Amino acid sequence: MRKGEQTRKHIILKSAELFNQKGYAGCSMNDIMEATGLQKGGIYRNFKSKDEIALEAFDYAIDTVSQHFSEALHETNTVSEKIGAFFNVYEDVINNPPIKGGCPLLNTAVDSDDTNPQLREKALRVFHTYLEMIEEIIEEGIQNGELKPNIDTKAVASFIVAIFEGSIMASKLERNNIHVAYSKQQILHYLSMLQTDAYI
Amino acid sequence: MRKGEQTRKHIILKSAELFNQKGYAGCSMNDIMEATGLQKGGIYRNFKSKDEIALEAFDYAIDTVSQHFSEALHETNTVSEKIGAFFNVYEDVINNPPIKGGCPLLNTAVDSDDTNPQLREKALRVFHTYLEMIEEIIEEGIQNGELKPNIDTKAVASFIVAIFEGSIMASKLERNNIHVAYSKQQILHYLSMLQTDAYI
DNA sequence: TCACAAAGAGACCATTCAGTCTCTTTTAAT
DNA sequence: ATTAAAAGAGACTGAATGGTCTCTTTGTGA
Repeated sequence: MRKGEQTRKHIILKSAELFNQKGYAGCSMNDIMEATGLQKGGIYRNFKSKDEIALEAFDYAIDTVSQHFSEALHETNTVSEKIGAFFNVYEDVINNPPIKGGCPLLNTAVDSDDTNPQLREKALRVFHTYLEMIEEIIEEGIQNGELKPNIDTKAVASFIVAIFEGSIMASKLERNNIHVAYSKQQILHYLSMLQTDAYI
Repeated sequence: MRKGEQTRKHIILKSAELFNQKGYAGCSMNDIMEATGLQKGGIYRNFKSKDEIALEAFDYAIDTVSQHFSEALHETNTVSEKIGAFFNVYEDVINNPPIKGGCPLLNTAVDSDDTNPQLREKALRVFHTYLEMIEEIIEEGIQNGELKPNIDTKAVASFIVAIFEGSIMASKLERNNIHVAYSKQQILHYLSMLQTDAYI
């Protein structure tokens, strides 16, 4: 790997954490210089603007989280196991988040929805991806007889994503993992009520 | 009312909307000058720093939302009606939010949790207030026989606040009220399953 | 209506901002 | 070891930042 490419990745990695903690406006090029140990020249040789860094950093942050999701989903079978797996990724969001600063979708959505169209667009795509993943899990559960057939898939998927992001917000704010744990427990309880009799 | 006090309130009102949309770092004194139609002198006569404005603006934003909650809760009787009332306040978050920019608790929590200790502290207090409100509603429901007695009150309250904030985030991001509606529908469905037989 | 206090305008300040450019150093292929 | 290209340092720019201060205008109680 070329030296430049290494540096590029290093900048992305460090600034992904920074942007995820401080937001776009709250993170300066100086912050990035400090975090990477590089001067202006080293950074602007690899990126043409702060915007470009932020956009790539968001992609990287999402990739990182997605990898954690993939691993967590390994060898899960039931719908409850799969939904539970998502929460497990953030079960220690305070001390061991998949990426520093918490959930990049949540942070970027709130940060950008009224201010940064490009970032918002990216967050929106990720949101839809997450929705679709959950929808598929639910549909699969219906089809294999695990869940009752009269479920409003889209509504339940939206519900689950909302709970997920909301509980991360709560835990981050209070610096206490309990809210993610509570939400996991409650949504699993809810899902158990949507199971067919054969699965109870 | 003294002229100065009027101006103070005007500044708070306008900057509450700005901070709620753009965040603390994303909102400049220049933005506030434009929004209020005042020059530096007029603003700094009434406030000693941007920080002071932001803190008071947050209080104002929360007060505004709280008033909407109070109104919505008027003449509600059952637990479902009360919880539904909270969601009703944000049912048209896209075109008719209680305050421009969406939920100030959500926005401020995400904006400040890693950056602004004073704002975080304020958001944290509001979060606890909300939790307590929901806990009381649930406990009341248990006591009057509406809800089953074996409910983990704290867990359900945390769950409801998470859903509430998460669904607002989703609707704001997608600019579509449907996610708040979905979450309201689903949480009411869940609550109906926690009702005693007498209430079904 | 007067007089004084309150309110606000806006020039000004140091600092920080994102971004540019040149010149030096490092890398890597030969 | 040589050399050309790639990478990076860091001084510099102009604009924007939060904040100050003085001077003028406006409001208001007597």
